[in-house]
Amino acid sequence: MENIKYKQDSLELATFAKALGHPTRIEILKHLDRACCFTGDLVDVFPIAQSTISQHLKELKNAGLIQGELKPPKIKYCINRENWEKARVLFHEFLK
Amino acid sequence: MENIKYKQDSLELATFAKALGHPTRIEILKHLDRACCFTGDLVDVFPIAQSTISQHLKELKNAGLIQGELKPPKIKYCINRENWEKARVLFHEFLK
DNA sequence: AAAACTAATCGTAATATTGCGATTGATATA
DNA sequence: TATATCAATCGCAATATTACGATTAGTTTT
Repeated sequence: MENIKYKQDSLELATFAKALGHPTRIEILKHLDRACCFTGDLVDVFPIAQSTISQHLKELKNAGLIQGELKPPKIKYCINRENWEKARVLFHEFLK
Repeated sequence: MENIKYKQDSLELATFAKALGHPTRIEILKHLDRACCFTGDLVDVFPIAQSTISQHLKELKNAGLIQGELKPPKIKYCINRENWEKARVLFHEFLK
């Protein structure tokens, strides 16, 4: 997958899509889209382990869809609006 | 993942997103969006094995994004417009 | 300084994905 | 009928994903 030359747009779209490719991450994003929240809030909402939530957050962060702001001793997660818009445009262009 | 109760929309969106989560599948879909084509056409375009192309087509078909029409001895693949529209609406609602 | 709290990371296991070459099955042509 | 063509499937290997409990790291509070 790394040795093939893909178009930049295809790569970015696939990266966003991959991050969206799990229902837990979709629902995490729906939560964050309504309001920023702490990891603990999500752990209370979903019936899965804290470490698993943390992994999903890490993937969403790596894809650029969310960002974490330190509010010691917690971390407040929010949608990364800049990349959210980027994703919106890419999906819109692709699916039109 | 199967024993958790997800919202139907989240599941459908994640299924579409997962299918879009690979750059080769994105580019296959871009091709098909321009015009239906045969497996062989795609094999000529991408520097990957025929069996691998076939697997990607299978995943796109399982996700409902494409469909195959028998034109012996070939198979003509096209975008499944009904589900494409479904995906368009789901992504649009989600990313708005 | 010690205890409590939050969230990331580690280690592990089970499963899924990605990719290949080889084979198979189905249809068309010689 | 034999052969050629096309595309799916098989078998395999390497890697990635998903999930968990346990541990760690960083802050805060006592």
